[in-house]
Amino acid sequence: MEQFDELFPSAYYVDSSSLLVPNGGAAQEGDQRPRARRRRRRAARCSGGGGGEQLDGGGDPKKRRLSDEQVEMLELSFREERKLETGRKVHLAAELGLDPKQVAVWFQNRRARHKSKLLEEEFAKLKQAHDAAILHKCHLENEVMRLKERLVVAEEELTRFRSAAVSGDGGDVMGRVVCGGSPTSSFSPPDYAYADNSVVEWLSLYGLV
DNA sequence: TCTAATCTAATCACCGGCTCGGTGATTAGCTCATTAGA
Repeated sequence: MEQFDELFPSAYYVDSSSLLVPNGGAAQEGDQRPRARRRRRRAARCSGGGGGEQLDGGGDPKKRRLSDEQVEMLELSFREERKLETGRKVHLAAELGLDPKQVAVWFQNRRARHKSKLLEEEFAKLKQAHDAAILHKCHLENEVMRLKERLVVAEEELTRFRSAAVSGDGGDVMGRVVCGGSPTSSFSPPDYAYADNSVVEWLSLYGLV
């Protein structure tokens, strides 16, 4: 068996196109299907002038679409129950004038495509949530930057106030502070005349005034 | 336990309507798919 695999390593056949399949599903390791057989089949169909029809039990190479009525009935049945028991399959097939195999295949495809659609919807929802989260993060970062800038301004002002208080010269800080105490008395808090109340809020927030 | 039926996932190939998507059909399954009935 191993020798056979070495001679016909179809299981290890890697086709670059396998990386481009829908949903990216076939790119997984160990999922390189033996496509050589399919290629042989296709080649036989193309070159055989009908010889290919003998493959797969002589199936009709022409595909016929199911009628709207048939599809509607199948859809109804699918909505009722996505799995198909034998009895239901036979009954449906007889009712629709189809081969039971066709009904089974229709259900298989319908399940696969339904799942694929659900996955797409789920992906869209997750992407939307992700985008919203990114936007929110940007807003938060902007807010943090703004707050940091205000903090720097507040700290600069505080430094100026402290140096003015230490010097005790009653000097005008930013031209808006009037020292109420006498030069010889102990320091008393200056009387502030802020244009921007937000600075006071920040100072009080940090217990500085 | 064996076996037939059935499943999923991937893919092919046709067809209608404008280059590609929808859909019916086929194939493999690998420490060899799972499941259900005899």
